[in-house]
Amino acid sequence: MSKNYHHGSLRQALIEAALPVLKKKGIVGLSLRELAAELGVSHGAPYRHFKNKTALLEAIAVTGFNALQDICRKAMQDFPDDPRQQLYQAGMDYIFYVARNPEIADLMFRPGLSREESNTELQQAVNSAVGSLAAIIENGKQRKLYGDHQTMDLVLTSLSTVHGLAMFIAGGMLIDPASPESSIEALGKRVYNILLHGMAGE
Amino acid sequence: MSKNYHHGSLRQALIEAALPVLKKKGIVGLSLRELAAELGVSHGAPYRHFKNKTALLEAIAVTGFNALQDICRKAMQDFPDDPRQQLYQAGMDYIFYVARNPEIADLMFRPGLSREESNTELQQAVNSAVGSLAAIIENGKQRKLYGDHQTMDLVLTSLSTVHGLAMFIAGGMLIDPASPESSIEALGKRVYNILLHGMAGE
DNA sequence: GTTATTATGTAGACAGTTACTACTTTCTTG
DNA sequence: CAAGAAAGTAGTAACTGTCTACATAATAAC
Repeated sequence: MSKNYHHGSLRQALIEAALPVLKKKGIVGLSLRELAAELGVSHGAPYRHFKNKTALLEAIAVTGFNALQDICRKAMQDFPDDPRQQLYQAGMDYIFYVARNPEIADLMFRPGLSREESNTELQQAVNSAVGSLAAIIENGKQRKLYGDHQTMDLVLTSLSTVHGLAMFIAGGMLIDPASPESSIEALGKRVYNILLHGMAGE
Repeated sequence: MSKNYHHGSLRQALIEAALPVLKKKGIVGLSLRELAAELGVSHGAPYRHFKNKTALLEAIAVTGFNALQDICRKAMQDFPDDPRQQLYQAGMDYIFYVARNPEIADLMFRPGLSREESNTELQQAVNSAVGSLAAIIENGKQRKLYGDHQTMDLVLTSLSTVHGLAMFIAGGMLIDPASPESSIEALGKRVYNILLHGMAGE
């Protein structure tokens, strides 16, 4: 019997099913068996797609980096002639993405997840996303927008700032998490302004 | 028998014993039973000090925020008349702290850990640490170093940037983790310069 | 089209884990 | 020094990760 002995897309289904669980119960509370049951599949099935629980978490992190890359690319398409707007737009889109999916962002920049063998797929996703951000910075550099700072330094600074800000907003640690979108946008604009023109007086 | 039926400081011992395990095996690989065995104590003992595994992780996060607060206070003491040096020093000290203890920093800004009941002790540690950083910023504001930006915006921006940079260095995601201290310091200096004077050319 | 091969899912088992409960020992303090 | 709180022990139920052997389905080769 079993019209669908094969699930068809169990890998993707596992990733999607894990998200609400992570949001509600965190990494510790996530169980592969529970996911399997929820998807109506035997408890061993997930191991056909993920070597272990950590591998699933890393796969989720990959989706986050892919999203970051998409966001950067879209920003470049939307403002092909305005690298500063590219950067601002990408930053704000990323902040809203993290606000909507904090559990994904939580897994992205984390030394303590694998730490054993380096996950090539994850490393590659990181590199691609960073590359897209670097392209935005390079666009600006070609127009002499960023002084003589090194591209990598600018990438590091902007990515750190945006990701950190996004995590603070998502985690509600420093900011009222009930902030309306408009106030998040206002905060983003102020931080972007500081980032661009410096903490020191203008 | 049992000269030491009571361990004496099991809570602290658990926190310390957890660190190398976290560094080696990550959150998923940490087990309270293993810690108990390692400390020569029964498997139920840890639950006298921590409601569950997550509570232990949060306690470790608290130590991280306490360290951040100490770093800020020390910087203020060391350079009582130079708020910019206070900020730079605190930032670099924090970066080296994270490089030495990535597994602690990994637990600090994490929306997905508790997410159920808010941990008061953790929240308080966050507030204290942020307060110390805000004091450094305020010192600078009183000397008109930071234009008319809001203190909270400056705190958010600098903390995000420094923490993000520290995590990247600790995780070796964007930078060669084998970088000697000197090159980490050089990188920190460049990023601090960008943060202070802006990505845009000076 | 039948047949090998590979991908995917199942069933069972084992060791290890969380977290609870009831009990014992030690420390503290009135 | 006695009473009560704090800390540790022992046992256990339910669950989890992960392995292995097996079954089924999809694919590709012939």
